[in-house]
Amino acid sequence: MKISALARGFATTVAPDRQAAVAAAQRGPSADARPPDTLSQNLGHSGVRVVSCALLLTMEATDSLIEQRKAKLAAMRAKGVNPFANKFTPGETCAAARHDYAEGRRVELAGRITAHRDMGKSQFIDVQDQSGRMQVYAQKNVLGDAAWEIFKLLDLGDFIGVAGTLFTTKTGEISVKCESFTVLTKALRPPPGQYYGLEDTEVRYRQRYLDLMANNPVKQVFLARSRILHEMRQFLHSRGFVEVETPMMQAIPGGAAAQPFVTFHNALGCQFFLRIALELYLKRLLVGGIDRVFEIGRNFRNEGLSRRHNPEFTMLEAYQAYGDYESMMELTQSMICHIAQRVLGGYKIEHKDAAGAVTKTIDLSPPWRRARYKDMVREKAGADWFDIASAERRERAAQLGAEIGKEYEDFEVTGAVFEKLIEPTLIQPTFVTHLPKELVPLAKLSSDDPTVVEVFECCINGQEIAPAYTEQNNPIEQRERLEHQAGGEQQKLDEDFLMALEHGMPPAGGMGLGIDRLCMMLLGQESIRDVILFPQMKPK
RNA sequence: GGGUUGGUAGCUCAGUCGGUAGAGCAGCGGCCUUUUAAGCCGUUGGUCCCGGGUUCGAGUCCCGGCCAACCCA
Repeated sequence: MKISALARGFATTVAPDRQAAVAAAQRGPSADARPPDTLSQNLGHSGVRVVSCALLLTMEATDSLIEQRKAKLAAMRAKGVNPFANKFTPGETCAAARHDYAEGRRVELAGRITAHRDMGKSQFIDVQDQSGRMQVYAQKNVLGDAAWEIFKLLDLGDFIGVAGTLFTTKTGEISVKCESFTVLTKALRPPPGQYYGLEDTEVRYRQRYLDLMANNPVKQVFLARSRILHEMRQFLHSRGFVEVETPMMQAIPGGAAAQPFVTFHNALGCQFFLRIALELYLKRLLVGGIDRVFEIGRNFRNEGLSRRHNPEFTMLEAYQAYGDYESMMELTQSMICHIAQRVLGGYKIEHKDAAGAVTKTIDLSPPWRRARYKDMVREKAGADWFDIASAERRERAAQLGAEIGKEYEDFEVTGAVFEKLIEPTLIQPTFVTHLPKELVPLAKLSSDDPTVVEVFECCINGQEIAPAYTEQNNPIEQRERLEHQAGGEQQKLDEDFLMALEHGMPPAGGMGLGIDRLCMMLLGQESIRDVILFPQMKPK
């Protein structure tokens, strides 16, 4: 089987018991079995051709690192090895092999070579797969001369498959004694250095694969992000929520106040906007009878970039018929606690600086603090804050250090004070409730105070992570609020959404959660770019 | 949009007063069959981000630009 596999250029296993196969390949495969463009080009039909390839290697190797690797690639082909094998199926992962250690147990592993220590007639290499690393010990007298020559053509960054037996070295490291190996991928470029890793932020973000390769903590962050999303879905499914997908291209971008991206559909001949929120389509589904519904998806906002803002970011929005903002508070707290417990194994999260010193500790132990918006503002800006004249309020806000725009209305002045002076201090989870109605045009008024709405903003880590409210389902009031918000720009009014409400939407609680910010909080990352695999960068 | 800092070998970084471009690791050659940031000997490798300017001479000084990080708006 091995011979025919070799001849077709499939997985090329090199081992002492298969030296005959290698030799056969060096002599050249039969004409009908030759691959169209690979082996046959480099395979000599005599030993002379092979020797000349080896000479090429030594003579031209100094050209550049890439040229050196290409020369090794050619040398492999000359020896009958396909440096890009089509298939190799590892029997287990490196971590599993380590976990189920038994002296002498045979294993088959595959991964990237991340380190090597050359001892002359033996070599230690580190092979890394997603699960972790395994040291492989290769010896010339075990592999045989032909395979050994090929083994020496391997570089850092190459992928190989390894078969051998587990043992423990003198220094106590679990390792694989290599009996045979398969070249899976020849890397033509050198990987970033192992010891220092990859530090250049620009390269890390633009070529994230190098970051993942060189910086294991970075990889762990993104693996954890995946688990966070998984647990979130599990939790919501367990509560009977249905996951849906709604349009990203929308004729009228609604559900939030933000600048949209514009795009154009050629066949329809009209302009579309990338969505800025999920809200209005999910509410249409409440009208349609999907009582518990959620979507996890990308939103796009045409705004500046910063440590906390990426133009595309991921939101969860969940809507629950017959719920209100109180039920969403319970849902939010339970869900985040569930995620923390399952992904992090506890409620306490330490954020550290570059030197490893703990900068803050977030404690998610329930129940979370609840506080009314106005009370928090009074506490910070004076008990009489809401009783004084507008001019005085502006003056006081400026004194406190809040930035006040000239056109700001009263509620916006208060909002600036909250955002600038209060929100950043809310490191521990806090539900801020009863916001002024002007701030949230899609929520229902509070039954005991008509100037506020039934709303909370869940703040953790000094950032608003999840707003939620008792959804407005009165189509007449909703129209008034949206018209006021649109400020006379008729084309911004989503008439189809209003018509849906006129068909009757059940009373419901709704919640939105910024997934990227949640990940920052849970994973101790201070920049949104460190929880987004490919953050937006200006094209070079 | 403004400010600060940075961009030098594949990676991490030095580079003095303006005077032939440096180190460690990686690579290449040699020795080495239980090493692990292996070791020892030798050695290759540069659009100093880009474009102008000053100067006999610019990685270094000046002007403009690009990209990034951080802070501010």
